[in-house]
Order: sequence, then structure tokens, then C-alpha cells
Amino acid sequence: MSRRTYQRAPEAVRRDDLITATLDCVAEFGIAGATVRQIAARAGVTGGLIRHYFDGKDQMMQAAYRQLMSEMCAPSHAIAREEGKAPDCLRRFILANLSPPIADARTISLWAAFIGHIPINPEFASIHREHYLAFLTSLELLIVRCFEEFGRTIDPTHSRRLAVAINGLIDGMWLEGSLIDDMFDTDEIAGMALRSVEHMLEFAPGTLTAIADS
Amino acid sequence: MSRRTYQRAPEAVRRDDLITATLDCVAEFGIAGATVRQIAARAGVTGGLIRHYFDGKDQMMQAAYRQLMSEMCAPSHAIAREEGKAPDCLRRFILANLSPPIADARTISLWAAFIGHIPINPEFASIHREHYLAFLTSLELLIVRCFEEFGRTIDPTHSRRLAVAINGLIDGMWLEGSLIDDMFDTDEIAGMALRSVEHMLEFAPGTLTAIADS
DNA sequence: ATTTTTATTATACGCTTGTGCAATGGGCGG
DNA sequence: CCGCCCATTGCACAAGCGTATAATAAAAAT
Repeated sequence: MSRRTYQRAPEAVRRDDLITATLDCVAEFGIAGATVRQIAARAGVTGGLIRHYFDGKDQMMQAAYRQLMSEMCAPSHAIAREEGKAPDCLRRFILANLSPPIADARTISLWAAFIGHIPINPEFASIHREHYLAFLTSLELLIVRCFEEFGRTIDPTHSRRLAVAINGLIDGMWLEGSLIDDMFDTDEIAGMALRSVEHMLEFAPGTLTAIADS
Repeated sequence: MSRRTYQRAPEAVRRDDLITATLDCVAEFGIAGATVRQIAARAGVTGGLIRHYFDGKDQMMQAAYRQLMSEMCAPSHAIAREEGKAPDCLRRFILANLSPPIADARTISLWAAFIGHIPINPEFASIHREHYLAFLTSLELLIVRCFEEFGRTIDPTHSRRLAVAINGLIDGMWLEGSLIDDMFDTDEIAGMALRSVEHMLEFAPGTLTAIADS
């Protein structure tokens, strides 16, 4: 009988195709709808192939979650490491996390789908923790740089606490703004966040909000 | 053959038992592990009974989500409507949302399990939206009361924006503190949140943090 | 007591799931 | 151009899922 023609691909490419297809399916149908067959179809292969690249569906899901978190955090880390005036970097750091593609329907759908596994599955908890700590550290770095440029001193305990609080603010407003996307527009959410951080860090009004004031 | 003995229960009681069992199973095993049979076993009945009280598993899950959200929001609404000095109410409002039983492993596990349905299922989105807006309104009420007591004026646009930002802060810090529960203790998280809100509302230092200062 | 009602059990059914595995053929080394 | 390797297919399988439904017994009604 006739068998479907196919094309071989390098291991790295196939793995990436499968992970991308996994994320597509999870975003669109949720965790429950992202079955092995759906994912395989999306990737243009048949279901059996998944077990050739991953130990099982669970491990592929973990790989997909790892990639999602990396993609979500990458812009933040890049901005935190840029040269330039620290307050401007902080401003762009906050803005990046409250605008597309971080703050959009697909990303929140993926994040929401995976986060249910964290309290249940230690492997997911570990991935989450790792990225959370790295994000926190980048944010703290930025805060310390701001204080230095302003000639203010800050001890590590204080800077870490500020980072935790501001991280919470960013996460919470990202969640609100993305989950109910028809209530707020990006600029309004971002403006509120910038103003809030200004106050929390005791920056002079306009330090972060110079242009986007309303 | 012998058939298991059983006891009839009033409709309201059985429904509540089933919803409680649903929440227990979801908290412990996640959405995927909360099967009809697991839930029925936890409730002390057999699986078929679920279809006698609910149109299907989906509708029972929605009822469980509704109950979870109501339980999570109830303390906040109660505090917001209490008599007493507004800043103290606001302080207790924030504290309540960052301490057990709101900020604990079981509640975050439930919240995280259900939130994945919001981007996929309009019914879940509607339940979320309804409770989110009510929460926001209670918080805004509290903020306005504080301003009035301090003799400061605030227009509705501004008060709503502050409520959105502070709600984001609370949600985000609740998420951080509960999801990685071994990194922070309740008092530290709550203290940081209170200090942050003080700054955001331009309250005098100590207005909310009089005792819990560090 | 007896009858009626219906909450609950018990079982079966069809479907989908993730996985295991033999067959196949695409593409590279010789 | 051939022959080998292994990436890929195709199918079968057992397990578990939500649901449907007939039988049963608990409790209410008469």
C-alpha cells in the first residue's frame, strides 16, 4: 500500500518543530486539547515520532515550558544588560513586560496553561523557580544601577525587597491587562506601572514617565 | 448480590459535597487528575451521581471555580465594607490577601489549576471577570475613603487607576509568595506590599506600616 | 403497612489517550 | 549506483475517560 512521503530533518530542527507545535496547540486548545496527535499533526509528522525525540509527552511539555519561559524572559535580560542610562533601561524593562509580545493573548494563554502544573509537578516548579530568580536578579541589577546613578545608597536587603515588590507589580499588572484584554490598553497599563515604580523607588516625578504622562 | 448501603442527602448538601470534593481533587492532583471517579470517591459516592446534580463534568468544574473565587474574595469584600478608619481597613485588606488562607499552598494550587481555562473557555472567563471587577471596586472604595479621611481630593479616573495598580501589586506578590513559598515568609511579603502601597498613594511613612516596620 | 418516588448504585459503552513496535523508505557513505 | 542506517510511518493495544441507563433501595407519602 502507499505510504505517505516524508522528509528527514536534523535532530535540532525536528525538536524545535515539535516544541513550537506543542506551544501552538497549548495556546489554542489548552493543555487538555494539546494531545500527541494534535501536536504531531501541527508539526506535520505522525504521533509516533514524538517518542523518538522525547522520553514521553511529559518531557516534551517540560521542554516547551522551558522554551516559553526563556522567550518571555529574554527581552528583559537583554535590556537589563544594555549600556545606557539606568532609569531609561528600567523604563524600557517595564514597558517590554507590559506590551506585546509579552503582554498578548497567546503568551498569557500559554503561561496560564502551564502554571497549573507548578504546584503538582516538581520539574515544572523547578523551571519556574529558575526563571523567576533570574528575572528578579536582572530587575534588582537595574534598580541598583539607578540608585548608583542618582548617588543614593541602597543595601542588598533593601534592593532585593524592592525588586520583589516591583516584580510583583509587573507580574500582576501583566496578568490583569492580558487576561482581560478588552478593558485596558497597553499604554494605560504601562503608564500606571511606570508611575507606581517611580513612587516605590522615590524617584522624582517624570524620571520614568517623562513622555508618557497623561 | 450485595449492593453498597448508602444514605440520601438533601440536594444542597450533596451539591456542596461534590463541589468540595472537586476542589480537593483539583488542589491535590491538578485538573488532569481530577477525574469523575476520583471526585466521586472523595465525596463518598459513585461516579454516576455527578450527572444527577450537574449537566456534566464541565458544569461541575465551573461551579467549583465559582465557589473558589467567592471564598477567595469574601474576606476582602467584608473588610472593605467594615466601619472604622479607612487606612486601617486598607492595611487589613492587603494583609488578608497576603496571608493564609488566601496565600497558601492549597489556594494557589486551585487558582493556578483553573486559570488555564480562562483563555480557552468563555464561561470561565466570565466568572473571572465578574470577581475581578468586584474586587477592584472594593479596593477602589477603600482608596477613596482613605483620601477623604485625609482631606485629599481624587477624581474617579485617578482612583480607578490606583486601584488597578495596587490590585496588580497585591496579585503579583500573592502569586510570587505563594508559588515559591519557601523563599519568603508572610510577614516580609506583607510588609513590602504595605510599604509599596504607602508610596503609591503618597501616604506619610507609617500610615499603613506603623507596627510591622523593619 | 403499603405504595410511590427518586436518589443512588452498578455496569456497560464508545471514544480518546499515550505508548510500543514492526515495517518502510529517505538520504548518506562507499 | 548500491547498500546500509535510522528517522519516520502506520497500526495495534491497554488503560482511562465522561456518559448513558437499568436496577435498586432509602425515605417520603398515603
